[in-house]
Amino acid sequence: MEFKIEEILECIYESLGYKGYNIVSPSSRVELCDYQINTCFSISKSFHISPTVIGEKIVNEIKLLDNFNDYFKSVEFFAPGFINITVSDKFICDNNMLLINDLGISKNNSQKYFLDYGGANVAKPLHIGHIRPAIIGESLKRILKLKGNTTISDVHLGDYGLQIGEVIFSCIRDKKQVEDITLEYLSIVYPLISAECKDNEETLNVCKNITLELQLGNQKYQEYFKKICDVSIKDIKEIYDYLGVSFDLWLGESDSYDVIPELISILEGKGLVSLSEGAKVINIKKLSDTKEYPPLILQKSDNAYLYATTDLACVLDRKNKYNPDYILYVVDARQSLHFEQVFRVCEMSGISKSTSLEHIAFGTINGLDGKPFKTRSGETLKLRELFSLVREEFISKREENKNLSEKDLDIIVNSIIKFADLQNNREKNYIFDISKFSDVSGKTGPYIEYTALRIRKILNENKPINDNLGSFIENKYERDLRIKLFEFDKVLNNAVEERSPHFIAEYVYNLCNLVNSFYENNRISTLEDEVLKSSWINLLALCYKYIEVSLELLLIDIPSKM
RNA sequence: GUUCUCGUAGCUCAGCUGGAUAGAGCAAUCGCCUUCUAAGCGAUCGGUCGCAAGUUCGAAUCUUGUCGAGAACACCA
Repeated sequence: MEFKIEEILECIYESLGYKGYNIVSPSSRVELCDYQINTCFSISKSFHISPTVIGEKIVNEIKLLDNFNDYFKSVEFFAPGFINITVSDKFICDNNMLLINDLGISKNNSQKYFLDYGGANVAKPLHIGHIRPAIIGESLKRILKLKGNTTISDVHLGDYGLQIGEVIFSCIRDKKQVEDITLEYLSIVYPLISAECKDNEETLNVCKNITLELQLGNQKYQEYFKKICDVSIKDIKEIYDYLGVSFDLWLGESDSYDVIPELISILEGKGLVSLSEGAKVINIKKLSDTKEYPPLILQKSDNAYLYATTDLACVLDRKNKYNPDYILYVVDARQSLHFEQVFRVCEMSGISKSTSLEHIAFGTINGLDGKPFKTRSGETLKLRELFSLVREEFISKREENKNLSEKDLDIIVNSIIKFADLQNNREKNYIFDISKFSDVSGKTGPYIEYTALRIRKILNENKPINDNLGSFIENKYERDLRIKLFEFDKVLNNAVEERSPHFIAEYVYNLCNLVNSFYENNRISTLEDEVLKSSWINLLALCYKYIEVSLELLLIDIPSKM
């Protein structure tokens, strides 16, 4: 909508010689106006004229426009330098088509994004720490697609590091045959061996050696490795399915191993690799650095490869196979140094040339004490446990909830968890409060779903016949709603630029709030004016679409009833 | 120790590239169901944006300092 107003004002700015200052912003004082102009101050600075003089001059020119009343209800100057714009109802109605056609979404980008957002570890079941990358990554993927980009997603399993060596060691020590390995066994054994290795250096060394042997292709270890992956991936897939999170590629660290020789020859060819304490390292310091950067370790002194090596090889592989414009790594903020190291080596060696690498960092999930979340018994909460906790809590809220179908319950549980998470700014840590997560009133997933169901009921009883929104506006509830719909594309742009879905969550909540106000104050069923009735039904049908599309971006479905 | 991130209402969080009187939800108090789902709508209460300087017409937002919390810092991922 802002750009429509800018179009109208362009000739004025041009004639006054203020080209480039024609910027219309959303209103920060909704009770005063719909839109505002704040650029009088910057014009003032450049031209050394008082902002009041400039503002009044612009306002006067706007008022002289031939079709002023078609566009504006009022345009006022406010000291010391604001211009407040209230658009006319006619202008809103004249631009209906903007809303109806593709919900006003401009497909203004068409780039290729590669998203890396799984990071599941095959040695252990998915737990609370895996929820953010999954839903933030999936949400970003959907947002980018809606704006016209192409996306490729990769789960990038953690499948070839020390943790696998540790699990294989346990299997052999427990005399487990390959075919006897089960999910239950894996979930018990990993915490045990992981703890043991922290205390017992001897065991740790054996595990490290198994990891190295595995990487070198040891037949027996490979068999264990494959079985562990099979068992684990089946479970991981089930959980991602439950969350509605999907991937185009199910690759892991192990898939990058074939590329490592090519990687090393490129890096050595550029003269970047040096030996330090027996390990092959790359010095990533720059002259402009103000802080210390440890070198990236390419190959350990025992010849095994590390996380950084596979990540580098992986960049090379993705470049070769897909050549994306961007690679987004949706990974915990605590790994920012790791990515800084990897990205620097990519830049120094040129292997990422013309592809932007971005670490889409997110904060950790903490408990009520502000420390990383643990269950009461001090363990990490598994995702399946989270789902059932929330489900039980939701059912306990109301007697009738027991009668909901399994499918609807799953949809609602998903909405509770996802909306609670995605409404936060992704970069910050946040406190995981199970009672907050399960809350169903206020700013929550169920609130949005409830709103959608209220509208759906009306639409089922009054089928919209056409798209027409009507060429007049009856009251402020209708007006507020219509203005809100124009905002959607801008919200999407923000979400893309900031790589953060919380803009969408904020928007759909506010939209639902307006829809509920409209609902409470405008009763459609008893309306006698058929023209108005039809117009309102169409408006609600349109709002439903906006809610549906927004929710889809947040990986939330609408249940059949609540 | 060095570096990075964060500090906004009792609690949990928004605040878009510096704009006008800093916004939501929860909690608390109150009002609204013979009428399309009250998991709703409306109202009240609640703030020295950690603190102190600086930049400028204007700072929660930018800079510096300071206090507090968290995280990362060479062969784990």
